[in-house]
Amino acid sequence: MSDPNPPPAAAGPVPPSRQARRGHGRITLQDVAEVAGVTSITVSRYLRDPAVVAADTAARVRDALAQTGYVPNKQAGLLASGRSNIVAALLPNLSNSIFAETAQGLSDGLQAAGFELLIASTGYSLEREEHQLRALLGWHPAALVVTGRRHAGGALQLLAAAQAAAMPVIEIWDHAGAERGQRRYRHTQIGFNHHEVGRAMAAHLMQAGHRRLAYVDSGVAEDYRAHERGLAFADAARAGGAQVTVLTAPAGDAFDAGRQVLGELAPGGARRPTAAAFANDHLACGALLEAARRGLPVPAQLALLGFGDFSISRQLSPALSSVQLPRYEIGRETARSLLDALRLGKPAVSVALPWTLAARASTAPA
Amino acid sequence: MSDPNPPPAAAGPVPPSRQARRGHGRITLQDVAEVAGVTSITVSRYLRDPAVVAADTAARVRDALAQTGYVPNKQAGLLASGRSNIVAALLPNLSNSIFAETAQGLSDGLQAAGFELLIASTGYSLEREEHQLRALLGWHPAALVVTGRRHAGGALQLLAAAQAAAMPVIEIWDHAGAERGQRRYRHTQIGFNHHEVGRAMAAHLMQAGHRRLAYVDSGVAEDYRAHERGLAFADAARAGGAQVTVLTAPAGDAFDAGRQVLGELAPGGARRPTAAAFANDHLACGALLEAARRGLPVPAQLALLGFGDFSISRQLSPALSSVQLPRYEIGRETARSLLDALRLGKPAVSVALPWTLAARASTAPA
DNA sequence: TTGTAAGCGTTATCAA
DNA sequence: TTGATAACGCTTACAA
Repeated sequence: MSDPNPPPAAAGPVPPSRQARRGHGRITLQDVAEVAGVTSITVSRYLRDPAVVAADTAARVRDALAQTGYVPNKQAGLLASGRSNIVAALLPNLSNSIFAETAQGLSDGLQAAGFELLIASTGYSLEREEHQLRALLGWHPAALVVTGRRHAGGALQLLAAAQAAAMPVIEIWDHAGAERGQRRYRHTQIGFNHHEVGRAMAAHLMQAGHRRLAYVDSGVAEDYRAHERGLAFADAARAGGAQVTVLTAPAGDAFDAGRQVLGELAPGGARRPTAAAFANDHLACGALLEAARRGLPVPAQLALLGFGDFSISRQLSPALSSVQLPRYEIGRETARSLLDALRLGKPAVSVALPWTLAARASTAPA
Repeated sequence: MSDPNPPPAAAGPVPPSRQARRGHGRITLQDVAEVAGVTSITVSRYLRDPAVVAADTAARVRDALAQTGYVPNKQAGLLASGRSNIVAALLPNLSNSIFAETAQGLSDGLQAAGFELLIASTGYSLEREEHQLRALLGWHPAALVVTGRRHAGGALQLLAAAQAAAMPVIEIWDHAGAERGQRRYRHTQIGFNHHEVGRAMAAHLMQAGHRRLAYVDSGVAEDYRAHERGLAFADAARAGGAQVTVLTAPAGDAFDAGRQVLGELAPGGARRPTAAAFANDHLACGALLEAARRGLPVPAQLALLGFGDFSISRQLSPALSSVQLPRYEIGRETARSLLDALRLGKPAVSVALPWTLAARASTAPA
């Protein structure tokens, strides 16, 4: 099966009359118009809605378009119309399937409506977020999507200004109540409450009978959502009469980090935790695999609970209990909300999306 | 896509004199200039290179910039300059860490040089690739990066036209020799040769003493690179006197697919393969886990070899042998090559990047 | 149904 | 060192 599609005679873009232009000799509306024997505005109209030009004109324009291989210049179009069909999104990263799925949801929803998605990643750094935000704003997007509710000072200003200029701004992957003081703006949030999740994780382990718990926090210092879950986990555990230790995973490969952390969880002694919750599934899987290697029975000696429900998690044995997140739905719902705001003028409203704790063998009660 | 309700134009942070403009009341160079008491071109110059304006002018402009919160309009800038600092890239997907790392490499290399990266994903579909390519070209990028050397007819035309217009085009993740016939354009390729990898995979298993081999191909019909590796694997195996079976993994979750496939590899019988190579590590891991579940000893009864060396692979036991790929380097090298082409005018040249077969326990000889 | 004129916000070019 | 003016390629507004 070699190249099934031999390129048809690409009769090199037809370069019409105009020669010495400042531009790069690309085919413009003007060029197409000359070929079709009309003016550029007619071609422009045909492109927007073929029905508004006369049938025979339309035919000529269609031919000219095909003949020239015209590609509209978005810079010019957006500049002239003053409105942009760009939605800019800032995510911590894309290599992680978590945010990649959210990006996919956004893309699916927006593309169908003719909007373009411009994505930048921050690597969890607030500083980079501010920098990227500034760069994205240069495209003059119609709306803004940022991750989480914590931003650098400069970013906050930019967001506030955007908001003030009637640009919809949505914070995703979080859904928190109002915070006291400091805030001079209030954005729409589409996500879930990390405190709730942290509490639910603790409750799940306590229901399975555990009274000595550990939370293994993310090694990414800026992942405040993981820290929040940890705080809520610890609070709920203590409120329920359990002991809690909070550890921080080392940086680097998350599986390796999880393995290392197991060393701190596993050593004998009466005060050793009997159950551990993790900031993400990779850490938990690392610990699970290391426990298997050491012959430490899970969940009998140590119950393990992840977060994120990555695809590997239910494949291991024992299968890892984890929190299933509306990864894709966050993106999809955000797109929906944005489209309502941009086209119908409905102000975007905050939405708490559902998550579930999938109880599997790694936390099964004795 | 009609837009009956354009977003209401609200006043930006510091709305200077000019009122009834067609635009959206955003701060422009003009506005900054008025505040600074100069003309817009001076501000523009300051932005390009602060050293070319007088020191006291520079100070006034700097203040005005800060005071107004000016954000340059990229549409206008790119349109006026005629040159774009955009590199457009088309990748099969981003949720897969494979291509996400390549994207990261591209981004790292380009951003440092002041270029913007515009990414679109094709979902392995040539049709979507063509569509996305058309959309990306609308931004009039300075260069184009596409994945692989197979493209739909229309896409080939677009690429040829781009090339003809002196736009650098690089095909990544592949590095094949010239193909017979049909091709009237030749793009730069930065990647590795999938035939070589396929042959090496077969050689590795044969060196470990196996004579009945299987290749488990990707369930993604459009992943021709996986198919190519399979063909080369089979050829090399037969040339080496081994038997080969080629299976195709079912669609859906790759771990599950790998588990399912094991059912076809495992049943007893004298002609059962003793070693299997997979189109990717997720499939191989699924098979590895399923073998463990069934008590089928790996590699004693069945050796398993993956492709891609995903982070989970070396964590399992036995650790999965796999092919380590220059994921990040492909992006980085492509960026380097593009920068040379765009700034120094050096034509981009094809590069075969090194890969290695990491031999681990899952293919250890008896 | 089609065309003319003006303008979007920036940069290139040339002049002062 | 700074400014005036004309592009860049398209769309809006209005006229025919």
